[in-house]
Amino acid sequence: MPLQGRTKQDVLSEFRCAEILDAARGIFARKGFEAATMDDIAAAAGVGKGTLYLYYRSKRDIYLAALGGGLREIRDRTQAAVGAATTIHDKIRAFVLTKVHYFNEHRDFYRIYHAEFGNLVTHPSCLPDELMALYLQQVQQLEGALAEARDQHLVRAVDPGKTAFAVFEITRGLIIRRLLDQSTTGAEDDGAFIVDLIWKGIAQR
Amino acid sequence: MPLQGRTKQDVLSEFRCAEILDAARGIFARKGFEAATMDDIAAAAGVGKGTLYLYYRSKRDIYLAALGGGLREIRDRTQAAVGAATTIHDKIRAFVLTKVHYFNEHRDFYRIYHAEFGNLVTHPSCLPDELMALYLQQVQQLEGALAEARDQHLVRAVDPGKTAFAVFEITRGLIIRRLLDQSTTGAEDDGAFIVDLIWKGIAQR
DNA sequence: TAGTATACTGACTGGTCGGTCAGATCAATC
DNA sequence: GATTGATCTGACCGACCAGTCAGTATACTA
Repeated sequence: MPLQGRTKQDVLSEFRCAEILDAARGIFARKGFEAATMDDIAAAAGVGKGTLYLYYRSKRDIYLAALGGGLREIRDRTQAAVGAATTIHDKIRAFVLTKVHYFNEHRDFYRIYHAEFGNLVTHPSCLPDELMALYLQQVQQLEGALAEARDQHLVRAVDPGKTAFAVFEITRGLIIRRLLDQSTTGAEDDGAFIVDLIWKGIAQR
Repeated sequence: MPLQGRTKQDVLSEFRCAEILDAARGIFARKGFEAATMDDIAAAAGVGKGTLYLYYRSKRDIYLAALGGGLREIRDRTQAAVGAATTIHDKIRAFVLTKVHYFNEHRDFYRIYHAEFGNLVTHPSCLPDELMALYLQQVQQLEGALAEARDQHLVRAVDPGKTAFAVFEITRGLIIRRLLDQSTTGAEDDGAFIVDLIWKGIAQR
């Protein structure tokens, strides 16, 4: 019984948590944090409002869990993809495409992610350090790769921090543009455009 | 008396409106739309809460007025600066620098602007058409200039819409980065970095 | 000075929503 | 079928806040 933890409780608990988070992501994505109500989330999850408080301490708790889960996943995917690529050109490509694809598959999450980090400037300090770190880690790996490439004269002598951030932001921007225009072109094309523009922008010669 | 309108009332009204908008910008910038209260704004403006409703119909009305005023100003400045520049390189430069400077001077406005248009994806339809148009006009002028330059083979055959949006987003990103890091470098340097990166990215050859 | 119009105020209202908790329901065990 | 404990529920509470309006203050006129 204690072989792999208390199955009954744990399995149920995990299932409910996932169910609640999934419902919450949909509601937060559609309405934003403030306008989303606990009644909405409870209804979407198909449970009573009180049940939410058996699994999460507050509305904010649910929100942070929904945000953190996706952040961890995209951080891991990006690290894996960038790590697997060998040349700096392919690393940039991997960075951009991983994001474009992930957000294409998880639009609900993207809306939350975007609303939150879009508002970093407005409300700087209200996120836990762990989530801020996850956010910043996304750019840092690319920054490291760019610094290395610059030192080896594989690219021009650009500021790696600014350049990594620029790639990050163009990617973000084109994802938004697609969501606004309901995408004239495919995700692949947008990715290729960014890689091409940046590569020409930083290449030697 | 009716020579240039009812002076007494109009002058007072205009003064109060400006006073309220100014206070509102500060509050909205610090707290965001939802968390800002009418009591906050009234206190900051040094008037009673009821007075706010003599000049604006609702909280949202104040917010839209604060947003629209700044948007019109930055649209006009950008159009003037880009229009005055002759070469495409200088147009890009004018576009970027106008924004970086304007936002550097009007940080309160930037926070509101950014929170609002950052959230476009999340809440697409809740802005009046006029403000959406103002927002989009910013990019369109640059887009037109880029299309022309491409047709004259002054730059590579890039998609002008995507490229204009990319410039727009990198600019946005670096402004945010400066606000987060409390700016390692000056506004001029950031502007120069963007122009350089993009120019190399789209130049012929 | 009385009368009137204009500008302003802040206590109050109605509605909303996060969070609580007394009790219902279900499952397992004897 | 009775007992117990774990799970779930939704009516309720208190805090909060946009918007209102009866009343005050100020300025202007006769």
